[in-house]
Amino acid sequence: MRSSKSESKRKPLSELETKLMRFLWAAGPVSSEQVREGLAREHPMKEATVRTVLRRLEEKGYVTHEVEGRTFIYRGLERPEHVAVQAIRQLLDRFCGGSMEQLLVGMVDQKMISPQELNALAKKIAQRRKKD
Amino acid sequence: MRSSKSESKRKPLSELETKLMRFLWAAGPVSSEQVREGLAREHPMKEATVRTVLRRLEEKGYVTHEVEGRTFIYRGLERPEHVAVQAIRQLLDRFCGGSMEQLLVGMVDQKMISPQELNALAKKIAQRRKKD
DNA sequence: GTTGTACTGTTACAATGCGTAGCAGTAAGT
DNA sequence: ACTTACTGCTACGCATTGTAACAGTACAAC
Repeated sequence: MRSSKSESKRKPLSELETKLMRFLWAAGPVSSEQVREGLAREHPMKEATVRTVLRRLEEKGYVTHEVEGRTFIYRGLERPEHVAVQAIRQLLDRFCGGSMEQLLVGMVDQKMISPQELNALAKKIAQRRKKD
Repeated sequence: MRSSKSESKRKPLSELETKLMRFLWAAGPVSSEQVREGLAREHPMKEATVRTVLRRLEEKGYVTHEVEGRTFIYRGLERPEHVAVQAIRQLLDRFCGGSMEQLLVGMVDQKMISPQELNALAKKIAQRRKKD
């Protein structure tokens, strides 16, 4: 049977949208003006531009906002790792026939991580989870 | 100096392009007509359309072709897992600050894989690699 | 050797996504 | 009432994607 992958169907983040998200995650709830200031060096934008991107991010379901006085305060909805993991799910289906092993082997093959490191991390995580 | 990650900078695969790649990987070297036939149910296309997509894939560096008589025989250049891993590299940088641990923890958190499975796979891979 | 056939090369075009932003409207403070 | 500070709506050029037609060319069959 086919697994229910409805929420993972969300539109992916564009380059710039990703930048904004990273800022939001790092800086916590902020106004659009604060976003603009925060990204000014890396990527100068007009206020209107920032707001457009934030709106699109909200439409895509990555952020939400609360109204504080007259100002919108934006906040990232999900933890960044979760966004990454959702994307990985797709990769897994599309390129590895759903086989996690194949994926991990690929990572090791391409020296993204050494077998030792992987093993150590896996152990650590298993350990950590045990006491939850 | 610019680091030598030229190949990882390659354009990503679109939806349809991914379908073609999967077929190429599964079916091995084939002509464009064979691709069309192979994907006919899933996604009917005119021959010309198939060839356009294949050409674009070749431009992007995902496939190559040899000439057999008058016919182009296309072949996927990389193993699918490698394409997946390249994409993961990006995710890692963009969303996990480059921390593999963060990523793996995320996967476990979202029940993409259980800590036990992860541990077992890691061990298996470490084992297998040892004798290389 | 002329003609049809089977391929490839070139070009196009509509829809969408993305980065960019202006302008209109409205509420709040003075 | 006027100015300010925000938001809501709209737009626009460029690139990508999915779609494909048309033109050219080499081989096959008469």
